[in-house]
Amino acid sequence: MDSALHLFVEQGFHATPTSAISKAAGVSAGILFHYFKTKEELIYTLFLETKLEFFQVMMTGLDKVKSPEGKFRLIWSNVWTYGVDQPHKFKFVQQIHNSPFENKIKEDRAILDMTDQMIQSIQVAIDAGILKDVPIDLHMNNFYYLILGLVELIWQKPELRSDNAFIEQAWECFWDCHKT
Amino acid sequence: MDSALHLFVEQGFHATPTSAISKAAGVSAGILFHYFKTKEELIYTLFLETKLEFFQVMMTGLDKVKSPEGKFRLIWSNVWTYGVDQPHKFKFVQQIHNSPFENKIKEDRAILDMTDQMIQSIQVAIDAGILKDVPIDLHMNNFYYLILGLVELIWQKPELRSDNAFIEQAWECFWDCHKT
DNA sequence: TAAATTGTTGAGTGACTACTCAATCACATA
DNA sequence: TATGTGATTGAGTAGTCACTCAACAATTTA
Repeated sequence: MDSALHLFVEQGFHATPTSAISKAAGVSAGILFHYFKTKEELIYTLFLETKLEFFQVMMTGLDKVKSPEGKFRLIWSNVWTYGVDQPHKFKFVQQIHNSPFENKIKEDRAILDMTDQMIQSIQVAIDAGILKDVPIDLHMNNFYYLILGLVELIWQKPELRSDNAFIEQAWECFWDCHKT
Repeated sequence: MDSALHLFVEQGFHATPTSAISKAAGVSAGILFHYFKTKEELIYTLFLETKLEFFQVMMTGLDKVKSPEGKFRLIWSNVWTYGVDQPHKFKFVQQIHNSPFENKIKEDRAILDMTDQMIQSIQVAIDAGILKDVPIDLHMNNFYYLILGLVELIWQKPELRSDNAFIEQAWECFWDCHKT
């Protein structure tokens, strides 16, 4: 799975032959089809696992923070840290986004639950007058894409990762976008 | 080229056989290789054309606006409108972003000029105290990704396109993110 | 009009792909 | 030890792909 993830991110699924995956993993060509009926099933499984992990990391430690701003800051921080530290996994999730797989995935129970959780948190913060009273979808998209931009920037300039002044600036942009 | 664009966006480059492109275009299989040495050259050419058009649309009418906020509002508006009206072209540009092609493209003169223009506009606005004094890269990424999020949202809910109240809200989020 | 140039065709080619299957192997249980 | 069950192998198969090329058509130039 690890070999597959790396190859998929570097070359795309269709450009990655199953033979390359088995070779990189040091196993025979046939064994992939013992565990997965088709290549597509492998991709799908890998994506599901990765996206679940992503959501779990995103929510880590959330119950220990009380203030709404603190919660959003934690999620923001969880996500960009994950993106920076696990570039392959992060890119893979992003790669599937907007592909035919994305629609299948949305039907997965665990992921639907996580999304609901997110929507509710935002709604509470809007009702409390902390976040702008704009459609939740807009908040969600702004939320996700601003972090995506930050992650890509740190990929390009890794020294920014530990530049606290910069991280504060990035947070300020992010928060100004959402807050009332 | 039009057939290729549509197929690439719907299935990805590698999943799109050249035979499918020629079939969709109503021409013979061989003719593609009369105009392009390889499939890769076709993709590259298509990408260059599309990205150039994108940048041009982005800057349309800019000289007729004086205020910095007006300029940014116009660019913002140009880009999301283009994204909403030309989803295939927009997706295609996005699809190449983060792929091996992206690096080649950056060397193209016309595109470098456009990027410079953008950087300078932002710098001027920072110096004038209109935009936050944060790294230009951060502004650029926030700029691009916030619009990307907006475009995807309108793809999902086309009725938002002509919902002026919504557009104003989206602009407010965008502008709060950038302004001092 | 004749010749030269360029545009277009589509069957053909060799390389590569996802996937199969008969055979072997590793290990658990009795 | 004997037997059964799943794990693993890798050569093989049928199909697909990017790309070629000899032939023909259309257009330009002399």
